[in-house]
Amino acid sequence: MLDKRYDHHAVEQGKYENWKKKGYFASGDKSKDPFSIVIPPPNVTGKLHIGHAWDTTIQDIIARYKKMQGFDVLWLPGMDHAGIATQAKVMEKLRNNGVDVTKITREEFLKWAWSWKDEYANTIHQQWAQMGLALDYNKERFTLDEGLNYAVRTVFVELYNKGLIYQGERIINWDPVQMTALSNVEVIHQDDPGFMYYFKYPIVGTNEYLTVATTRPETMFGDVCVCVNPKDKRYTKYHGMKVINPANHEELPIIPDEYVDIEFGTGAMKCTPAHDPNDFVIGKKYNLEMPIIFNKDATMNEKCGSYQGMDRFACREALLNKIKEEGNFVKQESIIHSVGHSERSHTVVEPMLSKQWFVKMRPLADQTLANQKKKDAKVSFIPERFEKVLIQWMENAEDWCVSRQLWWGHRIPAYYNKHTGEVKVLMDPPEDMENWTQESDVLDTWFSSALWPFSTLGWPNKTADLERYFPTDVLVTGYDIIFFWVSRMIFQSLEMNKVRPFKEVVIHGLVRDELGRKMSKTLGNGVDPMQVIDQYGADALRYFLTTNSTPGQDMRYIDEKVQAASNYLNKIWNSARYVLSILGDDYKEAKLDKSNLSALDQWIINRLEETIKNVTMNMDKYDFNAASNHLYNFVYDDFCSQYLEMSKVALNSDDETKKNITKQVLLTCLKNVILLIYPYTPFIAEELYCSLPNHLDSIMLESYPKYDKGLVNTANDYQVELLFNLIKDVRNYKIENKLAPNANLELSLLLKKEMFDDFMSYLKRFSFSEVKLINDNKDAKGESHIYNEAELYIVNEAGKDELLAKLTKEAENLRNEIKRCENMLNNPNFISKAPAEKVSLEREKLQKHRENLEVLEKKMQNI
RNA sequence: GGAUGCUUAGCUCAGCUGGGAGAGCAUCACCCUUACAAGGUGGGGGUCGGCGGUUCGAGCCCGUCAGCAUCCACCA
Repeated sequence: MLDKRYDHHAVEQGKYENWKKKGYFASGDKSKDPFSIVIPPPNVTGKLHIGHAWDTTIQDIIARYKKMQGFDVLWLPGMDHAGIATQAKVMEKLRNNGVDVTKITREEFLKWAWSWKDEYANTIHQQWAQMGLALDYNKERFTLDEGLNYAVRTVFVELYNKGLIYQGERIINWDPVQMTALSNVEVIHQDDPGFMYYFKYPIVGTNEYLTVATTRPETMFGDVCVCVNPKDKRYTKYHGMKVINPANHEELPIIPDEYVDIEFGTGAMKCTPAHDPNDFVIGKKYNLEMPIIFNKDATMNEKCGSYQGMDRFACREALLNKIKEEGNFVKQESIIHSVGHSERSHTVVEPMLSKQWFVKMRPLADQTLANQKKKDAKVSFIPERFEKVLIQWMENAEDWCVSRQLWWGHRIPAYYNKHTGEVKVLMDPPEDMENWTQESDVLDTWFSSALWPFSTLGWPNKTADLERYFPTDVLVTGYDIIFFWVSRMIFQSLEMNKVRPFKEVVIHGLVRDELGRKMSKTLGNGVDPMQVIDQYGADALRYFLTTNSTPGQDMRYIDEKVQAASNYLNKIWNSARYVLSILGDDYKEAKLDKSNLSALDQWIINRLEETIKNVTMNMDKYDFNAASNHLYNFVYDDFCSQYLEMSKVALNSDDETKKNITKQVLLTCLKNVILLIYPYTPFIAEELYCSLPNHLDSIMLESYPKYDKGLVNTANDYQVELLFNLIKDVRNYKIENKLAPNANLELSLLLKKEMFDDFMSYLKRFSFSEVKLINDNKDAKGESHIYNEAELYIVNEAGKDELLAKLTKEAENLRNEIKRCENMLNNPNFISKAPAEKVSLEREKLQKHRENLEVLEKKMQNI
């Protein structure tokens, strides 16, 4: 016997371990069609957050659903080494432990990093278990494991040999805290307050000067010229002359170039080729020097004279004062401008000329764009609109800086000859390694993540898994990661495998806090999924996460909604408790025979089948909100509120056959509800399932319900619906008249059509009243309720006036309805243009309304 | 500057190829009715952001304006 209140702690206890132990999560049944998903590998930097919970629950629902539909499901787990993020965390931990991190070697660091990884992988495993994720741990991978390293080297070498990877000196984004290069997508542009400074650049040999503006005065040490637009008449006379850089008093040529916007600022632009991407272009064009003026930590270097060693921002202040002293300061304006920050360290990123490794994007992006035009080969986005994000990015993709000055990552397989400086890119170190040194940089984490859908399956070896499960079927991830990951997986797979990495991408949004703010560490408004699980259960959390938003839309975490989910599960729990108590211990399940069903039984079966159809349809569209809503409505309205209550009449009768059929129907409904809710809430579903008669070892071995048209017959549904309406109106009457719910009333009923056998007994039971059947409404007393198939009269203790008022109101309503119908039907356009069925539907309505009004009016006259 | 999403009940959100607006929470009334009081039965509450258009008919399609949010690109 189940407990009265569903206890999620008890229910969730031990089930995951059991599933895992029995091997239910394992893939590999060759008799079935394969279906594969790779998990977006979480970073081993910390605990999983609520966004992970959302993302993985969606995948788990898909995996469990497909498994039940008879697929051999591979859901491949794994984690990401998360280069910069992890290295930062490990370094921080080392510093906190008093280790001098400037003294440790690469090897020592890596030892620490691996033990960090082990610790956090363990935490993540526990969290996955708490969430109930049906992951195939036999196939688990890590982005830094040996096999993946082999895949990474293979790709790097191949792209290099194809000319799609090159080493070059270009402006990159430099993170002076992590002391590494970053790719464009790792830079977050924020609107920050700042100043635009205007300085005099005195013109050599004159008393005149150019006014030049900058937001970063410290970069003036890297100025190599001042540019003006050749068409700018103000400055034509200065072409070919020189100015004095007020920072270091060096002479700079004035160079006319079209790039300069005459309208912007003063029309004179300082040019710092090593520290600005646009200036770099100009520097190349005119073959200018490109002095770098920062050290790796963004302190000023030896090119900055007395400012050497000073922090960039301190230098800015000091230099400003100096220039002011010297009289070359013009003014400063407060501005809000976009400043690049490192995604990880949040420090201001410095554009800097640097020798790095790049992936040449144009050919790869074009290939992707071309592939998206092929209907059967493209990656389909769900919702579709997110494809635009990919397309737009691919159209504008710039070369991808993939080298990172870190230790934690895949080391770039490039070797430099100690003597000649020759560069070789190789799968394995050269045989005469003593003459070579390996590139010390590692690859961007996303380089290895980009290979995840196939590297995890053994690529580049032609493994059985690769053969069977690749391309994968669906990828589930947030829209915030389309550039970082989705796009790169697509172009890498197209380049290396000539096929898409996955057929579909299901995109979801972000979980926000109750106020709609993004969750962040600084705000401290994050929600720990494990805490929610402890309070409400994993099932409630899972249900909440996957049923409260439209695909692709953000959602807010709202505690009450998790509670509501838990209440829903309790509802199902109690309906199961009831059904099981009815069935008794020795119940033998029998097959449902449509010909035996009462009108009521048939009605709920109709509703059930309809529900199965709708749920399945929406599950297939990955619209879990819509799918769950259909089930929810069935559970609450049809099953619990109606059928389950009604079943009590049949079960109290002496008719054993009738009782047995009712039991069968109850069990059928309950079992299907459990099976349909199962992908969302596997724990409670398993618990309830295992309490059913004739259950298998686990719900994980069951099949998903299939819509069976043969079970449907709606011919008599109107009878059941009439019954519900009658009961509802009687209840309503009692409430309006301040009567107790079980008050006994005098009811007279006139039936215009035949009703099913027990119709009257149901009506009596649920109206708690005697019901007199009448053949004629002539002598009927009391308040009337007119239906298409019946008339109900309730004797009213209230005065005639009140009754009359009520009836008048009712008649008024009917007249309005009639008017509405008439208006439509009198509209020749409606008659001629609307579909015929709509027209006849309106005609029928009108007819019925008129009849009902007639009855009502007669009734009013009689009062 | 470009792009996308959102605007529907007090709050948070659904709403299918256009055919009489729904849920949860909140609120009000009545009820511990033998599955469930974290419940039940009923009720109240919406000119679907504004304006215009298409249509017999618009929350839904088109145009336009406004507000909010996000992404991309950016000017020294």
